[in-house]
Amino acid sequence: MTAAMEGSAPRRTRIQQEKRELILEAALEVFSTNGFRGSTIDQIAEAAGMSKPNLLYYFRRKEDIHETLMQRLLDTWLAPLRELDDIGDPLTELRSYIRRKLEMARDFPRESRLFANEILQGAPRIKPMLEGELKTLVDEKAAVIKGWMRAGKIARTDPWHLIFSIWATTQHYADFDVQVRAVLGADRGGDGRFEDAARFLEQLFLDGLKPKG
Amino acid sequence: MTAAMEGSAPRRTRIQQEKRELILEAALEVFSTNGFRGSTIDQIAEAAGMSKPNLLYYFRRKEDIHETLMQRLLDTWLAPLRELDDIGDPLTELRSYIRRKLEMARDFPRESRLFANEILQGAPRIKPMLEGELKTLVDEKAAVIKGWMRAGKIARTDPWHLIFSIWATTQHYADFDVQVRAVLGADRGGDGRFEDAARFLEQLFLDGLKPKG
DNA sequence: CTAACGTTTGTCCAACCGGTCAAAAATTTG
DNA sequence: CAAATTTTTGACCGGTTGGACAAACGTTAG
Repeated sequence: MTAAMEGSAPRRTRIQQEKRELILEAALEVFSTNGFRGSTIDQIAEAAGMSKPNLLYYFRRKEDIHETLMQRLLDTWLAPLRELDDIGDPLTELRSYIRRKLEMARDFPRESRLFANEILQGAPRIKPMLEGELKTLVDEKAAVIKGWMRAGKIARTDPWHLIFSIWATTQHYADFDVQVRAVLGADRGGDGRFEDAARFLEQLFLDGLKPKG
Repeated sequence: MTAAMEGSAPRRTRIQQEKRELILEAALEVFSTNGFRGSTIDQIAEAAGMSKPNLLYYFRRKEDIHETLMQRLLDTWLAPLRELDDIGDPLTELRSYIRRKLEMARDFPRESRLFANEILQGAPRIKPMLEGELKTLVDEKAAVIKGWMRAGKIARTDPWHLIFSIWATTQHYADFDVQVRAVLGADRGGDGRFEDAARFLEQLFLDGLKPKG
């Protein structure tokens, strides 16, 4: 392996790129179900179809895999919030944000669980990013929402807690999937549960629970 | 130690009861922050102020501690839902359920995280209970809520997903506490965040986001 | 007092785990 | 082809972890 220049991405062969992808995919599976400390390099190596020393040739330390995974994750994970924009109708904008977040919980549950695992244990590896990048982004979007409130387009509430509640309700369907399935039972716990959730959440966020009248 | 009779609770000395409590308290602290596999018996023993072999005298296996903790947890954890009753005014009843759940997230965050950890990893040790006891309880309360809807006391929605959304939004403040604090920042992330959350959730669940008009 | 029982500890072990290393195998390059 | 380079593997290592065990210590009842 040729030495990489400081600060630039290391040059990699075709095989290195492919194998690294293979490892990251396997690691996502393993980390998201067992947590960082609960996962072993052997498990990841086996899931990736290679030997442990071979894996360690591509990632020198277990932490490096986790770190790489985390960095990639965060971009895609925050994309829906980044898209929340001031251009459209506020209620429509919020509704589609909720829908996108719910789709991510449906399509990328492992990513959601990986993230949840990290936060649950105190976010030891990404706390700086939460206080920096994430806070900045949320503050920015909270300002947008506040504008909507001042313009009378949506009801006045706390924009930060509004964002929290959207995160919580949507990610719940990925992170607590086992519980959701168990409670809904065999008949209602199937593929339709996400559409039911979408309908429910839309109604909740728009109208709340008070009866019409 | 005298042998316990089959099926009945083992007879225990005063010291055994006290030490077992001490261990469970320490284990709750350790398990909830490191997860099951991420926690060592040594850590728990040290937190409980005793040696590892001594701890193993009271609980023969690490799993036994976790299991005992889990069993106790579930009773207190589901208590608020059990209290949800048909007697009062529906909206008031739901509002106080949300408030109670939020208070539990504030006062028992470790219990919440322990539970979240277990579910996140596929609930390997409590799945039967989810499909049995928990499902029964939720189905029962969903029926109560459905009654309220039929009577026109609250808006018609899916009672199961309503319960999920209450769980998600309230437990979020315990499970994702680090993130909540990070995003709110030093000034708003203090003790007042639970009151802000309570106000926000009340408004969300009652009125939703549509502006009054 | 003393025998029986309950509690605590030091020592030890086998399994596991993250990571190293040198050498073999495969691939690329000239 | 042959040399250089990259990839793969088996063997190994030191540290940790869950748990066993017997001996020491403390307590209590007769």
